[in-house]
Amino acid sequence: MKRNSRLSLALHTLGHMAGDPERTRTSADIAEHAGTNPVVVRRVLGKLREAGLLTSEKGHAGGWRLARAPEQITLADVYLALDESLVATGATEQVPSCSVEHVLQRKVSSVLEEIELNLIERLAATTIAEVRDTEGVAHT
Amino acid sequence: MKRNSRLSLALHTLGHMAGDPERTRTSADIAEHAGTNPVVVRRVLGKLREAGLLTSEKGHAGGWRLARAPEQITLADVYLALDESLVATGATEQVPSCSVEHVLQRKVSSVLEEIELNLIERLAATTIAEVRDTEGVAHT
DNA sequence: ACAATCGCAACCACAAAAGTTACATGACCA
DNA sequence: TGGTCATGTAACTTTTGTGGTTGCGATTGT
Repeated sequence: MKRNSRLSLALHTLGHMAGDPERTRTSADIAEHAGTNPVVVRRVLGKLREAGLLTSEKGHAGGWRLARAPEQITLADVYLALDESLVATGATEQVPSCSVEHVLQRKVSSVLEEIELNLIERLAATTIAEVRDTEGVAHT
Repeated sequence: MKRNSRLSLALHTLGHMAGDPERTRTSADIAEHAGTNPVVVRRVLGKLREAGLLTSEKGHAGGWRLARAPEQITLADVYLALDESLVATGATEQVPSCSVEHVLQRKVSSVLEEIELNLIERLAATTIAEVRDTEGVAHT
C-alpha cells in the first residue's frame, strides 16, 4: 500500500463510526469494509484508543466505539494519535562536526517544525463529523 | 537514515554553499560532510541541477556550485525540485464501494491539498540565504 | 462450558530508500 | 597523448518500514 494507509484507515473508520455512533463494530467487520485484516485494524485502532478517541471491549458483544461525540474528534486528534509526523524533522541523529552544521540543523529543523505545526492547526479545524456529514448516508 | 533525508541533505548542502558561493565542491566533499556517500549526493543534487538550482562540471577542477544567488533560491524551489510531496494525497487508489467512502476520500483529499499549497507558500517565503544566516530567520 | 472478541507477540513478504560497486564520459593539465 | 579527477549512471545489496498472517492467551457474555 501507500504511505498514509494508517491515517487513511483511521479516518475512514472514524468517518463510518460517526455515521452511527451507537453501533459497536468488531475489528473483523471493519477489516472487511476496509479491505484489510482484523489484526491490522486492531493495531491502528489501538493507537486511537490510547489517545482516548475510541474504546474497545473484549468478549462476546465486544468491539469498538467512539469515546466521544464525532463533533469533538478532529483530524488533528487522529493525526497525532498515530504519531505519523509527515514532516519528519529527519536527521537529528548525528552530532554536527562543525558549527555551520549545527546552525543549519537548528535552522532547518525550526522551519520544518513550524510547517508541522501549521499542518496540525489545519487538521484541527475539521472534525470527523464534518468529514462524514456531506450527504445522507445509509451505507451497506 | 530517515524519511526526509533527501530534503534534509539538499537543504544542508545548499546552506553550506550559500555560505561561500564561489567555492566549487565535489560530491566526495559534500558526502563526507554529510556523512553519506558521493553517489547518493549526486543523485540528490542531480535533481537540483535539473531544476536549475545548481550547476555541475566534470573533470579536473569540476564539482558543484549554485546556479544563482542564494537570495534567489527558496525552500520551495528545493522542495519542488525533489518532487517529495510530504503531504502525499495518498490513497486515490481504490474506488470507493459505498458513498461514505466516496465523500470521505474527497473531503480528506481536499484538506490535504490545501495544506500542501499552504506549505509551499510558506517555503517560498524563505531563501537558503536566510537559512544560512546565523540569526534573524524572521519567519513570518 | 463455550463462543466471540480483543491484545499481543512472532513471524513472513514486499517495497522503497540508502548504500555500494563498477564503469563510461568528459575536462583539465603536464 | 596519457593521466587523473570529476560527474553520470546502471546494477546490485542492505536496511528499514509496513502490511499481512498465524497463533495463543485473556476476557466477557450466554
